[in-house]
Amino acid sequence: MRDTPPAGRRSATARRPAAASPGNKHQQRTAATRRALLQSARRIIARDGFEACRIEDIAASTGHTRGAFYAHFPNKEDLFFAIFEQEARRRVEKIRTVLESRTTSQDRLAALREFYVDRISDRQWAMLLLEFKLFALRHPRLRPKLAATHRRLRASLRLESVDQTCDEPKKAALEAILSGLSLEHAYDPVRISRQQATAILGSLFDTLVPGTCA
Amino acid sequence: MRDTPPAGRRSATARRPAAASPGNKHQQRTAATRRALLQSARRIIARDGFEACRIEDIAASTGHTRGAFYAHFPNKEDLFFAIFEQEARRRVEKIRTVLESRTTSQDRLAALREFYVDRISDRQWAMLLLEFKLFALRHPRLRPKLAATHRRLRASLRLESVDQTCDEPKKAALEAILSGLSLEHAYDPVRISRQQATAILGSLFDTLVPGTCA
Amino acid sequence: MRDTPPAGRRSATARRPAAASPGNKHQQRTAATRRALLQSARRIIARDGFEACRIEDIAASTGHTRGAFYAHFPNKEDLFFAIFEQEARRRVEKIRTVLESRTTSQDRLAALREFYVDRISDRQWAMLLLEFKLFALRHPRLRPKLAATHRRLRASLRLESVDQTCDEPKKAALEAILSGLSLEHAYDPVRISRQQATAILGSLFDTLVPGTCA
Amino acid sequence: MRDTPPAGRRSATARRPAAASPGNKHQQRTAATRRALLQSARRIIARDGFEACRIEDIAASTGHTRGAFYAHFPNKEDLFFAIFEQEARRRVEKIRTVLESRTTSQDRLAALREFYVDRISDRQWAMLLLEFKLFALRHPRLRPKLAATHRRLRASLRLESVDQTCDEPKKAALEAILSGLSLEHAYDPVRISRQQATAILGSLFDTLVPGTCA
DNA sequence: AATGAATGAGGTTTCATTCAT
DNA sequence: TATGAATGAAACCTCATTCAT
Repeated sequence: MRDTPPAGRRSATARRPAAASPGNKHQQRTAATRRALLQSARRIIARDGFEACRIEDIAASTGHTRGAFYAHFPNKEDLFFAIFEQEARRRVEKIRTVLESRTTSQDRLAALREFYVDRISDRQWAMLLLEFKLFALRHPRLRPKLAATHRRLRASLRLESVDQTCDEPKKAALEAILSGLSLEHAYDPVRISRQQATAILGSLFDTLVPGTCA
Repeated sequence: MRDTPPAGRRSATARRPAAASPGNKHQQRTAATRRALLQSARRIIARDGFEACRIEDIAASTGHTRGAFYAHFPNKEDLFFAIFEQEARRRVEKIRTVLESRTTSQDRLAALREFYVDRISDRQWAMLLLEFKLFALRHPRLRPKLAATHRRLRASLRLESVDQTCDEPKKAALEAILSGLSLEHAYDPVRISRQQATAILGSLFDTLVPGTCA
Repeated sequence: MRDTPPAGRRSATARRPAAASPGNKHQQRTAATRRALLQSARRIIARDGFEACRIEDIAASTGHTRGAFYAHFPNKEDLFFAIFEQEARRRVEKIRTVLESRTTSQDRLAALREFYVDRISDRQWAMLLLEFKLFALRHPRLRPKLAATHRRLRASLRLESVDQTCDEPKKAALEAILSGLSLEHAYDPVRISRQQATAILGSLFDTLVPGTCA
Repeated sequence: MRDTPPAGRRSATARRPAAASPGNKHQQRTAATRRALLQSARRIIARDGFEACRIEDIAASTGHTRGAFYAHFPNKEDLFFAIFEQEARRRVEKIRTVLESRTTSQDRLAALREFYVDRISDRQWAMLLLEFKLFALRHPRLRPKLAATHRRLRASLRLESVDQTCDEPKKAALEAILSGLSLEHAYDPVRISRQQATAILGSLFDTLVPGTCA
């Protein structure tokens, strides 16, 4: 495909900030539709890949038609980013919450390790991350936007417990390792089972993040 | 048109076993074209992804038209597999050759480590492998075919030097780590430079393959 | 792309049973478009042949584009069958209606004869029937489907007035003769004019269907 | 397809009048190739239809490649006409020979009847004739050429035995009936068996050609 | 907000034909 | 004479997107 030249941001109708306001019945249904679309999209993009997935499939799996999709998202690409933001943020929140409940640095590191290792079970997110990276890699036009988003996310997750002992490349490596193992396990679960992946993930975490177990 | 009798009646052209015979001018040109198409395909598939890449681009980048492509490959998918086989085999041969030139088990392990770590520089192959796995994952119909190919390749690379000390899941993990790091580095080379990736790759190799450094 | 799960996952659009409900404006336009496409298709398939005719021509002659065609028919072949069913049924209804208005067996036979002979003027249908048979002949895969349709149609036209005196092969022969004469007349109207064809058709009807004139 | 605008008669290489001269080895092989191509073409065109049949299939079924085809025929269309001429002529010769061996007018008529009825067994020729007529009908540009050929053929078969009693439209009708029955029998041999077709053919011959049986 | 008909660009594939050998 | 690689013009079909309702 290669970077489709602009094509013009279209008359996006819907961008309500998804206010926490429950609103009236109408607004509630609208929000529900949007939520359903996002959920279906996650599943189907993870399953088919972003390029190959069809908007019709996403809409249909929520019981709606294409029109509903375009009432909520200006185009396929924006949906992609919406998912990315939402899901990444969700995970950041979660780990932050978990960490805040721990008191000692040791505890926090243990929690972090557990959180990391458990991500092997979240295949959907692994596939989505893969798709995002591939997409970004192949659409240079979007690199800045994506990079900014990423920076923002990482900034919001400043973890003293780790940042003292684990530099950025190592964190990147941990992400990369997780991504690689997730795909490998998905591709050939006989060759590398979840247990095995989990074990390796743990041991590599320990290798790269000093002071974990010793 | 005719009802395609099951097993395909359009016996694809181009199935000479690529005989080592240099042959006449005709055969030489044929082989050259095929080689050129494969090379272009590798580059373009790695760049754009398999689904997104266009046969026209592959052909054009060799100075030919789509028709030339179809004179050599029955369809896009078969090209994909041809590339996979060829490239995987190429790498297996290489490592085998390297290993055979080493005498002690220690030497062989060192060679293996070097070979492994160096693969971080082969971005094209990393991207192709990623594409293959994603494609296989998403097209269950092809899983058996792909799995068989994979098995064959691995069987042809029975490495005593490693097999004694490194079990299958660990080898899978090493592959997965390499794949993940390659993508991560391609995606954000600032966050993780090649040197950093190389270093991490080495250290993880040592972690997973016992007896390497000690 | 996804491995098309056997039974076709692209659930074609357009399968409302063309409810008699005039419905809203949407439905009206839909029905009108579909009707227009069918009409154009009849004309163009009869003119160019099924294999040779282009969907673009059919769509364009209704003032639409290819896309509109595919919104109404999953593919070229299905259009073909839709036409077949519709037109065949139309003719069956007509003859049935005519026959029901006659009281004596003599009258009915006369009506049948007239109906038969008049079909020489319906060149379009003659050409379509020819195309159907050739297509069926050449695509064994569709034989069962077509045969079933045919049987259904014939069953729905059980004509006591004729069935008593005219066996199946003779009816087949009458069809065949009509088809042959239609083509011959279309091919060389000088050699055999419509009047001549009509006369011959009548006389052969009398020959094959006893008790017609005597 | 529709009348492809001229496109220019190409540098037709081969048009030797297929001289009766046995010639040398070379010439003999050439003639054999041509003969083989014509034979394959008859079979495959009758099977697949002219538009749908592939030159590659024709050539392949003689053990040659496309190139051989183009060494003998300037293009697909010319092959079609070559077949038509040759086959039509062949049949004219045959009936002429048969008729010349009969002495009484009665005998000749009987021979004619037999010849006619037997043609139901020659499905290939029936299908070819059908294809010719459809093609001519759909390519007005060729009508004159085809018509002339037809006239020439008919002139060469001036049959006093019949011409006295059977006018042109009736002869056309007989052809048409044969064509129609052939197709019908091919399409649904259960509905109308060969025996039945034969019987009907005979009886219609008798109806249309007076003085046959009486 | 949602429907779904329609558009139109673009993709894969087929095949008659050409041409260097 | 014959090969077969290559061309290039279609053909069918898909799908993101628009728009009247």
